[in-house]
Amino acid sequence: MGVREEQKEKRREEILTAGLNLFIRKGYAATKISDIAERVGMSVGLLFHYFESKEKLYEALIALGISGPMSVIAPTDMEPLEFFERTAEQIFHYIQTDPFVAQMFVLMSQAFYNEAVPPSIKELLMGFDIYTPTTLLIQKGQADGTIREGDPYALAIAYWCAIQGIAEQLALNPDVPCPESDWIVDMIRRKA
Amino acid sequence: MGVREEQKEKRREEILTAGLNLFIRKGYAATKISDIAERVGMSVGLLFHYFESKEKLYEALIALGISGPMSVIAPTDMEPLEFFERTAEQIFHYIQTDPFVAQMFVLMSQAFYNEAVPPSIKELLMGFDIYTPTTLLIQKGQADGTIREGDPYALAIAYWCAIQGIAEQLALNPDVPCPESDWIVDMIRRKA
DNA sequence: TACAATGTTGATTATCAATTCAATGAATCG
DNA sequence: CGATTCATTGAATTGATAATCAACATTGTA
Repeated sequence: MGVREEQKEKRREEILTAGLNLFIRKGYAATKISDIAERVGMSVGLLFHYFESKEKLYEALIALGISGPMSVIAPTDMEPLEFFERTAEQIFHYIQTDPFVAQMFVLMSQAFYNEAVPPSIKELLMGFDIYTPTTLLIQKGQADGTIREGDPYALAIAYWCAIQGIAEQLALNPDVPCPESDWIVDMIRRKA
Repeated sequence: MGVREEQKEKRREEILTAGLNLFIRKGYAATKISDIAERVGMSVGLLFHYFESKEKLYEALIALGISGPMSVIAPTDMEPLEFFERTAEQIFHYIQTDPFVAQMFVLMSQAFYNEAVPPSIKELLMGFDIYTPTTLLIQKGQADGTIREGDPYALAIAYWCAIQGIAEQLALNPDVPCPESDWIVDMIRRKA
């Protein structure tokens, strides 16, 4: 790969990083292409040389998120409670380690819930249902006595929403202390 | 109060309700005045007869939020753990009972964290620091043995972010089941 | 009833931001 | 060294939307 292609790739990444950061702080609609261009230090025209539209740039980020950070959520054959412990731990670890990943989490959940993101992005996110598999896992955990009683779906909501809320807070305020993943798990763990 | 003033007040409330609903789904920037007008069933021009600008409309909502729903958060002279139990319970109760209040919670936290909201709104929200008083309360609870060990600030983050994440989920999806407030408190409660 | 005040509309304007484009400069390749 | 291709810019275009406004309708009142 020549110097030129390297440069191009680097530039693309700079745009993505700047875009991610601005999108999560201001939202898709309020983020101006000129904001991103300025942050990267390039002209607006040039940015369109790298991404054909604001929407495509956003799409590229979401695609990155789907293939990368979100894949930690894939349920395995672990014991139910262990899955929740591991997942929370892993997510919190990433969030503290890698600001890009932290921000990516926020972007994904914003994109998921915000009705203003373009339909093409909604499509990408289709089939990103973490609740169905997790609810099943919770039921299993209740059966084997490791997870507390209660509506399994509601327990899943509590778990994921807590993680999401914390991820958002930390991504936007990197200087606040990170809660421990155990605390989260204690919401759903059966007491001895 | 004449029929006319009543009507006017009612109309104002309709606008506020529609605006709140759209703002939390799409964000401030992506919500068009024409969306709100259409939802209420009035012309755009008329909406400007009731609120002089989009920003003022948003301001009115935030002001409502500050004086109303958010006041449940005011710390009292309760025992620390009891405060957290009561508050979570109360918030969850409101969220399930009154969709307007639920949505208001979401609006407030969105406004708080989103950099795209106008500065005039940021000012309104200044001094809305729930973390400092809560962190103090947590320390007190740790001293009297009712709250678990760990960084008090991080515990406060966990508590509030979990509540905020859940509130957001429920406001946007009124049909999902509501977690129990006790589960949240279990994050910070000292185990027996 | 007729006047005054307020409600209501649709068209109009002004602004702002995404996108396009023609022109310029720099790197690469034969 | 040319010549070709890619990087880069700033200005022009276009589309969208907040806000204004003049005209018309309705209500309340003397």
